[in-house]
Amino acid sequence: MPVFALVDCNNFYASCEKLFRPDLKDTPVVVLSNNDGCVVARSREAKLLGIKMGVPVFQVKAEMQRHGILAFSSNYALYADLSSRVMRTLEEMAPRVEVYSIDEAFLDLTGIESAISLVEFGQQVRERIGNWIGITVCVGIAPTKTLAKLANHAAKKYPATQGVVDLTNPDRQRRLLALVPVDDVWGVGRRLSKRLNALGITTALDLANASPRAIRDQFSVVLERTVRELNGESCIELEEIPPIKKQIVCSRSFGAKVTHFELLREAICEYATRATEKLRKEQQQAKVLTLFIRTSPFKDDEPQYSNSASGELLIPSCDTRDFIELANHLLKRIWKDGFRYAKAGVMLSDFYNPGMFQPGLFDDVSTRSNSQQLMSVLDTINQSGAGKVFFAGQGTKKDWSMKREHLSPAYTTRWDQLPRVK
DNA sequence: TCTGGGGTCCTAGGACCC
DNA sequence: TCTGGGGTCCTAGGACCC
Repeated sequence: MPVFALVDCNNFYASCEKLFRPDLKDTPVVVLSNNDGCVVARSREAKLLGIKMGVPVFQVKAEMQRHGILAFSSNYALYADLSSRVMRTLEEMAPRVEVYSIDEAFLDLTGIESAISLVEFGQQVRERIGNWIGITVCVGIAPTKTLAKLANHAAKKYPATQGVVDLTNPDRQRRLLALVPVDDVWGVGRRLSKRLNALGITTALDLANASPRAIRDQFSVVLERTVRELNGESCIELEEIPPIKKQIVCSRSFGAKVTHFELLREAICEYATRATEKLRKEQQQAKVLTLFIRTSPFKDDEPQYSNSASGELLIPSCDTRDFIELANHLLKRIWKDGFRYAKAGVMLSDFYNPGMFQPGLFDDVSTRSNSQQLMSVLDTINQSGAGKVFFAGQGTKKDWSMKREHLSPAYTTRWDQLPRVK
């Protein structure tokens, strides 16, 4: 029988912010989305005060002031660095690790039970990550990923578990499932839970007891898998090596609404540049770029406009210049005067491994002669920390760039922002 | 004034082919 | 009056995840 563990960092972004601010130990803290728009993470204290996940900040500003809740802009340099430390530690402890998200990993613990009890192993993981990195994690252990998720859920919810729940025992599985609302099950979102509730399926146990065949007919094979997984039949494997990406997106809401073509053009040049950098990091080439621009859907008293356009290169590329050119061309096609634009984005798709593309017999496939060298020099300079090189089209003022008014220092990734001890 | 960003998978339906 | 069947590919939309 396979054994999976799900290790999940508690209140990850908020915990990262507190790590270098011991003075905030018991202070309620929230972390905001890009543009300081929504609450995307809450410390334990902030959760207890009833601040909801995902609320727009302006709706809870008064409440936050009243309770002395501190807000931070999101600081991905910090979170990504601490995340990689957590993941490296896990990789030292378990034979196979799947980094599932910035704050979660699945481990394959099959067979380790002969050497150490699963709960004891979970406690060791907790201790080591707590001691070495200063982040608290919870561990859920079960024969399927879906059950491991639920076990983790329970480990977080019930303090008596001391942060580790072993759900390998079927009786224990059933007892927990009966307590869990169906929408807390991995793979069941708002829409599905509504439809399931209408069928009288309200707990995870109800779903586990449903007929897989009937669920497949009425819903989909995805939910059928969930049913099986809840019954201890492992259908979702551990993915140690992340699959190759099929698309790369770079999109942002603007810090201030954009009304001039030239400013929007700068922004999409910047996004095309970022997206192409990611593409090179994946060692892929892309053929298609999709551009979208839109006004704010929350402003129902303002004229609305939203549009997108796709364009294709003759041959796949990872040269920033090709995609800036294409994005500019597409923007001219969909730009309309007289709107207050709130967001734009660039998406790359139709990927090829370098050298794998078969051009048509009569295609003009002449390429830029210095492409590879130029891009690699660009990437090297920009990643060295020594300075930045960029394309003129990205602009220098960046009036559209996002708002980050409560940003903490990049404590662990920049020499000039190291924490100081007085 | 102020409402995130980046992904994946599945399904239904239409276009097209023989 | 009567108008097939089977297959593939693509796209848009819907659902989910963090």
